[in-house]
Amino acid sequence: MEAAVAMVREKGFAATSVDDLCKQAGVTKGAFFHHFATKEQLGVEAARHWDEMTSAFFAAQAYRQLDNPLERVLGYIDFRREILAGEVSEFTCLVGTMVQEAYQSAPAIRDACDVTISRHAAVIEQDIAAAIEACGINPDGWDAKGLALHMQAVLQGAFILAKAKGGPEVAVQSVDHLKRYVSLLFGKETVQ
Amino acid sequence: MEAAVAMVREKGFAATSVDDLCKQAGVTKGAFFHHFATKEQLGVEAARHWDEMTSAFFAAQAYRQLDNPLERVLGYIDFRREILAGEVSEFTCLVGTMVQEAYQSAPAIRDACDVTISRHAAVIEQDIAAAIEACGINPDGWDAKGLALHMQAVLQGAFILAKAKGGPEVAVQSVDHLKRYVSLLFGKETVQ
DNA sequence: TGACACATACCGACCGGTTGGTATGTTATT
DNA sequence: AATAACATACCAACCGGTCGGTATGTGTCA
Repeated sequence: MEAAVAMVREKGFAATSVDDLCKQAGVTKGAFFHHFATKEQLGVEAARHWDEMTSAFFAAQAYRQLDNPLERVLGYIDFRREILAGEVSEFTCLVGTMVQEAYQSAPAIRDACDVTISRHAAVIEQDIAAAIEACGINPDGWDAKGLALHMQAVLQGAFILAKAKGGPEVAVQSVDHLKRYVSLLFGKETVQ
Repeated sequence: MEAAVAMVREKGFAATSVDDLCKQAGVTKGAFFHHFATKEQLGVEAARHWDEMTSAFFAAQAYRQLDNPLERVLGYIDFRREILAGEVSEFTCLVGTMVQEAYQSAPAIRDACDVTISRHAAVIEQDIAAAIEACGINPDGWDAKGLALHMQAVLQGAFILAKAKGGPEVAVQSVDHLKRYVSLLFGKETVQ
């Protein structure tokens, strides 16, 4: 499972062969097809594994303990900015990569990726909704769910630009813009 | 070339086989390898072709004729929102799709995708820079180039979410957020 | 004008290797 | 003994890429 996540993040789903994957994971092909009916099934379960991994990862971070919901939202953005470091394949998103290739040819994978993204966004949506209430603002033309998904869009897009430019710098810049936007929405004057 | 663009947007680069591509384009494999040294070379030239196509496409739009630079920027966002319709593979970006798969395994393709994105962003950067001057604002912690790239990130990310959710609605929402952000940056109170 | 040399465009059979997947074991656990 | 967990060997289809050959110019010189 971990080998699958690593290889797909590096080369994409189609370019990840079952043979290579087995070699990387130190198992045989027989063992692979004992646990996964098809390669597509692996993709589905990799997305689910990624969901569990990342859910636990983000839930364990310090910003989640903040009392102020807006600070949890901004803390999330800060944290996502912090982890934009090292090799591109180490900070980019598995499901964002997979869904690009599989959205039409493998509906099961697409669904699994959608679930992963939506579940992740739902956590932030809760904080945004609480922040809207706590700050007493009146969203005009947007809501908590839409903003949470927009935040995911910015991150996914930042990953693509980071891949195109070969480093995290451009992604960091984009996440800064995202933080500035959310701060403006909630009426905070100073951003940095 | 057009067949390549269509197939890669639908299935991704790795899943697009030379045989299928030739069948779709109505040419023989011999003809293909007469014009392209390798499949990777096709990817590079597809990115260049996409660059030329989209450059001409956006340059020909009405919003480009507006005198006010800020209105050109917002007009660009409006237009990008307008074209988010129909099948997902019809409004998503070729180079955003390709670079996800090729950024590590095919540096030549990555470079070509980077050039395409950067050239596209550079046009908007000009308008943003002019808008900063015209509006007399003083950017704090950001500049025209970074904002232009951020706008591309939002669009690319919106495409990923559209792929995950199987339709343009979520992308439209994200582009709305982008317009709201740019409007806020330039001190416009009313967004819609 | 016609013969020759050469270049470009193209064809499709073919190649070695790889692909996802299967069939048939063998071993460990309950 | 039964079942799950693996391993090994193998398959047909497909992969990117090559190859010898052909058709169609195009420029050159007697």
